[in-house]
Amino acid sequence: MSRSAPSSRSSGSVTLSDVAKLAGVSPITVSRVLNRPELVTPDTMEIVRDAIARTGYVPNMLAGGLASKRSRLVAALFPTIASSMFAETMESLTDRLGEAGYQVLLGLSGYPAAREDDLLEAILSRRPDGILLTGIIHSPSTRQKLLAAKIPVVEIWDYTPTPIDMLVGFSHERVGEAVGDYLFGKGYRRFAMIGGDDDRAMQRRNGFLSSLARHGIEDVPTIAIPAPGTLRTGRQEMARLLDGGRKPDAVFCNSDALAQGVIAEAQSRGMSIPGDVAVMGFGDLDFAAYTFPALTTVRIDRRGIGRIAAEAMLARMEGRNGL
Amino acid sequence: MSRSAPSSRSSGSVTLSDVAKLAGVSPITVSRVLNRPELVTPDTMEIVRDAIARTGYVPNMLAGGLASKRSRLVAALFPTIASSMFAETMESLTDRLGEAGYQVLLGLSGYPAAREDDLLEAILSRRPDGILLTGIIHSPSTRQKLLAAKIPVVEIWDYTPTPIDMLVGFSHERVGEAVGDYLFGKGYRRFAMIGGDDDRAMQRRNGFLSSLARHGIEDVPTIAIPAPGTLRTGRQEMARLLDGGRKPDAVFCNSDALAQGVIAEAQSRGMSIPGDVAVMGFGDLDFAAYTFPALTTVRIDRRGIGRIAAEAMLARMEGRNGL
DNA sequence: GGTTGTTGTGGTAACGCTGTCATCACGGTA
DNA sequence: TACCGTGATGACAGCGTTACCACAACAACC
Repeated sequence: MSRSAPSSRSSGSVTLSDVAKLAGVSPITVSRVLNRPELVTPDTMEIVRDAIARTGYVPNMLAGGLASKRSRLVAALFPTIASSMFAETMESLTDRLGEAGYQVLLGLSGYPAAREDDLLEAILSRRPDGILLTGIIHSPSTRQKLLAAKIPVVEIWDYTPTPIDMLVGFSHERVGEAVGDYLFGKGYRRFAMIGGDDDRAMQRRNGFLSSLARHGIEDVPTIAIPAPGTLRTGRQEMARLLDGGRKPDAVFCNSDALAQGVIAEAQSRGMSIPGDVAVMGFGDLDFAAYTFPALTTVRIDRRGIGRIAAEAMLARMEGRNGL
Repeated sequence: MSRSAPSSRSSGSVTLSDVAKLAGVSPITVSRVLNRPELVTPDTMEIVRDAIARTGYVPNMLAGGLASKRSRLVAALFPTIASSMFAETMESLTDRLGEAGYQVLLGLSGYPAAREDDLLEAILSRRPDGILLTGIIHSPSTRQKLLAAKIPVVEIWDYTPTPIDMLVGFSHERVGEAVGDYLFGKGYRRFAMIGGDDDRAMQRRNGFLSSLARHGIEDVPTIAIPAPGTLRTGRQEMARLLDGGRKPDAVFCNSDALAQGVIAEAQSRGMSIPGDVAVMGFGDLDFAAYTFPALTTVRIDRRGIGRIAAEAMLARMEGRNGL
């Protein structure tokens, strides 16, 4: 029963050649059955398929990627996925790319993106066919590595006129302005803001404040807390605000989790929402409208961003024109 | 300036040999500087490090993995990461494995795990050094593929006396029983349950019902909705329950999102929580205690599961004994 | 001074696959 | 009959790295 002794380095698992031998064809034909079936006659295909099934062959994409220079891997860097903001974007990205035969490697860069550079180095060594980054602020070394890698890059969740390559996002400053205009238009006059301290949160703050300044409102307490904001910190900061003698009639929170905390604190003090104080959230809970009281929030198409980013990247990877 | 023409297949990017040539050493020495620095003299190391920096060399783990049979990749399969339950487990897993030099490939199998088998096939072709699966229910074909792959497998978020390999989780049936006992002990007698229809949710339901049955309570309306449950569906189902003439004094929800929906519906009808109706959640919001009114819930150490799973897998992958 | 480690380095041959080009069989055309 | 084009298959080499073993230099021992 013993076969010719395999090399000492062989893994012992079934290879393309084993399948080829069993099917009575050359290895390259087996490869074509798997990757370019249109080049093979139906008869050959059936024989090979049968041999694959009988051997339990599992392709080795490390070898395939090395030979073809296509890893069919896409890397996605997010600060965190514990917030449903990024988690849903990641999900729709993974779904869409999965349909096209790509898999997604998750990199968590943290807040602030301290590890982004090291992480990128590790990720590039896997030779991904594309990279997705959250945000537009990257270190010079990160930018340089990305350019040197010569692969499609999609930046998401922010806006800049000068992306590295492709961009799917929106302007956080404009969101802040829109919220300021909206709340002012509703008749509110005593504002406060509670938000994270990351780049995008600060941009929303800037937009919010400049909108209010245009309407003649200058004295707006703003609280910056370390990202990511949670219900707990929202509640704490609202307590501090109220204990400090501030009586805002509208609070803009930089995430819906913070907003829920603010509401909880206000309610526990017997304040009515939005009668005594209006609370505005930002984008991370799709069920804001179903809470009681309903939470006004800025709706972001989180899955849409992932889907569009995936399409843009696929277009580029498959030689079409991209975004 | 022109160098000797590279082969038409070469990618043109910097390789280990290029670095070796520049440093005046053999390729294998460069490899050792990167992977086994303890085998190289400080002098050689410095020369090589310098050459690496000057060339901008990025290792190719496809080639390295092929040669060494170690991909330094771990795959993790979750039904979804849009719930903070699995997202946090995924985060702590990624963090811990990242420290040890491994990266994590995310696979989303969906509810129910329809795609698990195909996904696994695609994932195994990347030759991961380990696999993490959510839950203990897998198709025979999945089990067989996992065993054939001969790599460490960790199943999480559930309990069975017969795991495929290693297991980090807890019994959902026992959770259900504990909730039943707890609520009965608090004096509640008219129960209802709203939960997802996935395996684990059903186990919690069974435990809950059998506990109540032991206490002589039989007529418990239970509503199963497609996973994952959301605040919206929780609110809808609570409305149906109340409109149907049921007046439960305690509702066990199979997720905290559902629980929040139930609370919202009750409050919008002027009911007090927990005066008119007590609401019990399950494990996905770590800030349940900070909502108003505070939500009673079953606390699960989501990050702990990821961390322990990572440790167990590392132990096995690095030749230690595992769990 | 010969033998025995020990330490650092290198040569060679894989790892399992695919790009490239060659070959072969076949039918249609001149 | 000779020629050509087309479609299916195969031979060969190479992708960039690491395992394995060999070897040289040097120190330590009796």
